Amino acid sequence: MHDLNEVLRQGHKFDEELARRHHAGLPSTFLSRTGERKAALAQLQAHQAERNQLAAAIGTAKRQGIDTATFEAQGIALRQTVDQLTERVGAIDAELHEILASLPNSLDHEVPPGLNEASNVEKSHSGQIKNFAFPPREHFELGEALGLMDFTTAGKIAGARFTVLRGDLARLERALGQFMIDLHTSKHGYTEIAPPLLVNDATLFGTAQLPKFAEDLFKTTDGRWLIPTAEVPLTNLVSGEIIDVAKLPLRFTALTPSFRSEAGSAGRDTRGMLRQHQFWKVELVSITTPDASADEHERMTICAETVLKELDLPYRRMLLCAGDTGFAAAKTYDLEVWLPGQGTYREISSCSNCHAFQARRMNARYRPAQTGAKPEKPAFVHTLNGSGVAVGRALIAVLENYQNQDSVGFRNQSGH
RNA sequence: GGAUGGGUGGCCGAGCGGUUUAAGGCAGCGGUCUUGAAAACCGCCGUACGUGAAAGCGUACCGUGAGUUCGAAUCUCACCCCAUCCGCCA
Repeated sequence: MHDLNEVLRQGHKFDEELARRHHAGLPSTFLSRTGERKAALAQLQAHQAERNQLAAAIGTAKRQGIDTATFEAQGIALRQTVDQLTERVGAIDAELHEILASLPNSLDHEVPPGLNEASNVEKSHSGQIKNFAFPPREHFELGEALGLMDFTTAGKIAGARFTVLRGDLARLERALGQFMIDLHTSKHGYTEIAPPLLVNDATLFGTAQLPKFAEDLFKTTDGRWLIPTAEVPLTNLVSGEIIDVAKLPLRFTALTPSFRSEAGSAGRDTRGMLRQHQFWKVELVSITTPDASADEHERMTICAETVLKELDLPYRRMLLCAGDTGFAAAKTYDLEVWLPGQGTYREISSCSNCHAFQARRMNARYRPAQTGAKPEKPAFVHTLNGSGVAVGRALIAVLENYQNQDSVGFRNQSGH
């Protein structure tokens, strides 16, 4: 969410910013409506001041036993005016808030132009792509051949886009998740969190899944929502807070399931467990000051990359272009892992710096270090999130990259 | 799900229709005193918006939202959350 005063201050520059995202820009009435609001608010406050004075005068008069009937008649008239103005200001506020809440974040100046993923820029790559002496198979072929990955039974008990894993494959998925979260807590300084997997409207508004992306989510019968990523509860841990600057950065991680309706992706990746309604993911979230967030973004991406390096999986780091960068993000790196079965790179992690965009929606602030006589004003934190990494996709990558002619052989330090 | 009691500034806590501009305390900041510190004393000490060069002035906010009233932290209703007990439950 953008700050109204900042939007007004930037004027045309703000529309140019939105244009980088191929967004139409602010509605033509926006400026005039803010003007109306300002005028109505000034009037409202003047009348409220009058009302407060009148009420105080009536109180004094009553104590002195003076008749207050004419004062009270004035008060009734005043109340009608105040009510009308309150309604008018409230209506304009709601309108402006709705517009502001629907605008995507401004992009970092480093984000390259482009409409879609074709314009993303490779920043680095790592690991050796194996030459197989046989045509490498896709993960679902391997999994089904092993008898440990079962889409038929999953379809029977849940439907499409679910998987039943059995035996060693169920265990391997669990081991991968545990390995990742242990790495981030013991080596990378993240605090493990076990968050709620169901959250309320305000929480999803805070990280900007609501109001625009409700169709991507599952809603419960009591009005809550299943989290589409642990980014949602982890980032909202600091919603409404004013954090002492000495406590920053805060680094949180969690191993949780993620639930996505995949409403817009009918027909895409329908085979296998690449795109599921439910998948495990290790999430990384950092809360920092504005001056530290760019470095934190690099650090976080390296933390995610370390997972792939430890698993010895080939991957590349992509800087997303303007058209591919998500609604809340100012700048995003995707990590794409090599899948020999598909013969292509696929996203396995996405690390974003959201600047103050989510912080403003959540009202999450920090108190800067005091320099003068008075305490500094609270300022919005910067929030960052990244997958470290998607466990289901890591399982796929391990299967495909470690396959042999007639089996799968994989072993890492954790002994699996 | 039922019953009862609660939600007030960074924290504790008073206030239950009009001198509340939210008492008092703790913590924090500035100062006096001191070689320095502590103690004591004095002052400052929430957030947002509007206005102003600034000091300041104004408005809103006492869990959230509606309502009653000339006037609401205070009264009414609904909801949310917390505590305790009962019921149910992994």
